[in-house]
Amino acid sequence: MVKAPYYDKNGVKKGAWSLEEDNKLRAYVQRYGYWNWRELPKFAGLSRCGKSCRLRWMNYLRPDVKRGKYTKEEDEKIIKLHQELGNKWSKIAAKLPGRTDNEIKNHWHTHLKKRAKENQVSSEVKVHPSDISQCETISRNRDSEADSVPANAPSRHILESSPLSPETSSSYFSTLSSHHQAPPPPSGINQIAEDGVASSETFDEFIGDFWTEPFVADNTFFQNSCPLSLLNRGLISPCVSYYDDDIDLFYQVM
DNA sequence: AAAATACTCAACCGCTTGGGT
DNA sequence: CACCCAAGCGGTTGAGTATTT
Repeated sequence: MVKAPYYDKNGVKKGAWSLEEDNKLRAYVQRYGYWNWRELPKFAGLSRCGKSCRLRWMNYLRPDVKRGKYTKEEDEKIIKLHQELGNKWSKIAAKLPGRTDNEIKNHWHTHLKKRAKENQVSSEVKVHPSDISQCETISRNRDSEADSVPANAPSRHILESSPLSPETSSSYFSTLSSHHQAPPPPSGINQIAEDGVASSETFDEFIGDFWTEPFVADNTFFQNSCPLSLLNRGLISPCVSYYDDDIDLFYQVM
């Protein structure tokens, strides 16, 4: 279904992701966060470009990504949002917890576009001219709602594009915290059991040697160069605290 | 049963945006 | 103000799978 893996002329791997790569990326991001996507693959032991890693994480590995069939409600919501927002897939995705922009975009083109067209045709037949002005009023109200976002609202990165957007973050953190009820697994990698991508068995197997075998080379690099020094200097602390201190802060705010 | 066609979706590519200097 | 760079976004591609002929 996906392009077969291959290496480009720069030695960067492209195409389908292997389970091992998924595990490496997942483990790294869950441990350290994504402090810099461009540099991340080096430290995570991946021969991918940062862009590819980011995409894989956002669309597939993120713990809060909901997979599987769309419900009727989701379909209708997407159609409605698409009427309002157009092809602003990331904005639409922000209103559908657990769904990614890429997934919604695909779903739209394969399922919903046709249906929306049919709906439009049938509604055009049904809609009485006097109804149009009402629709316009509603539409204007929606616009003004959108415009009424406070000037001091968080930046675009948080509002639109954060993997922990307001609607998804609560479930994400609650999932994390629910795991904290049980004896915490080592190194804060506690999301895998719920993740359909890798079975707990395969991950246990993987995690057993994660910090030793596959990473030996990378760990050496890791220890000798940037991350630890960055950590010591506090340069990448946001992502470390992301899973520890910031969760406490998050709960305090809640 | 085989070939053709349609469907699906992960991944890539190029452009835009926004922050930093 | 101009430039650079990382991140994000949306369009497109391509290959596996399902369905039809």
